Amino acid sequence: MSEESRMPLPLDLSSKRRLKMWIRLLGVTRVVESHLREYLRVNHATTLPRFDVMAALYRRREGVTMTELSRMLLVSNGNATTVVDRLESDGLVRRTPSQADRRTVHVALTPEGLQRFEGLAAEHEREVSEVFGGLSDADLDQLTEILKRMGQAR
Amino acid sequence: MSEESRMPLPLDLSSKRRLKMWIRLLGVTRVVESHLREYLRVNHATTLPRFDVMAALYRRREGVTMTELSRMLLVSNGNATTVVDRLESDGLVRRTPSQADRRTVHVALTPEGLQRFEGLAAEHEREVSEVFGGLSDADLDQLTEILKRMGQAR
DNA sequence: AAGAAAAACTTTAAGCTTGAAATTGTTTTG
DNA sequence: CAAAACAATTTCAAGCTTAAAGTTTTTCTT
Repeated sequence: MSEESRMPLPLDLSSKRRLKMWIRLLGVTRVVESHLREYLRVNHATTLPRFDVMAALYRRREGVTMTELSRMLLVSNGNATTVVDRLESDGLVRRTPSQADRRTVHVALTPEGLQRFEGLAAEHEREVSEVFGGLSDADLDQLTEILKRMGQAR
Repeated sequence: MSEESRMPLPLDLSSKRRLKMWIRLLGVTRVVESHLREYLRVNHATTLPRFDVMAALYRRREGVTMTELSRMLLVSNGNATTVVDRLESDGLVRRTPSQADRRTVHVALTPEGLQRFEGLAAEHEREVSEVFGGLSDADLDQLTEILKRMGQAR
């Protein structure tokens, strides 16, 4: 709510603790991410960005515009373009020009893309679950709760 | 301890919960990371990889080898090479061939690099602290605890 | 000590990523 | 309605990232 304080906050003990937490968070995320990349590369000859695009298109089966896609994935629009280019040339994704607005393009999985993703997704879920196998249900609850709060705070 | 179960685990409810948690975790990390990238770019005309390298060299003031550096940062050795190349050509970092082992190179901050980093680090800490300002001390404790556990589990 | 294996680092090719500029199309506004 | 503003997408240049191949040096093995 408050729109105050663009002033630099003073550095204190808690700022040090937050920094350490962030470094730890980043470390864990990177390790897991690179494990998943490796997994996709070795076992499925694909990459995380490709997987992410396919997952977004799977969630929105009817198709999305390029702008929607790049917002869903938190990547630049130029980036979305190149990943979709490659998936398209592999026949996993299809671009359809919109009739209503000739600036926009709809992107959707092809039947082949859909089938491919369904296999991939199951394996991916298994792998993620294994990576985080050490976490109890209570951990999961706490973590989810805190992450939600972080997400809101921006 | 247990070296069992290379068998694919069955998918169950908790695997779905772990997956959701991971997606959330990745989302939060990406948002924060891109915020920090933007911050470094706009206010300090630098990038996160450069910052990371300088931070690692600041922690090990006496200098490190290229291999140590790439392990500290969880990046490939080739990647370390190119980032160090650029920092070196900007005069922020110096390579010194080792006398003991002519294969290895020691990398360290130059006096200019050190000075530059000290300014950067303070601002960076402030920024991180602000981003996570919404977290209570209790949140921080819980999160740190869980992240530690994740880090051990690998 | 000679040859094989290992280690440290760089180079290379391919793909990812970004912000900014360019292109094409739509909407607003004077 | 013409011009300006805005919007969706692609292109571009630069930098990041990786795995794999290549170079040079050291260590191990016999």
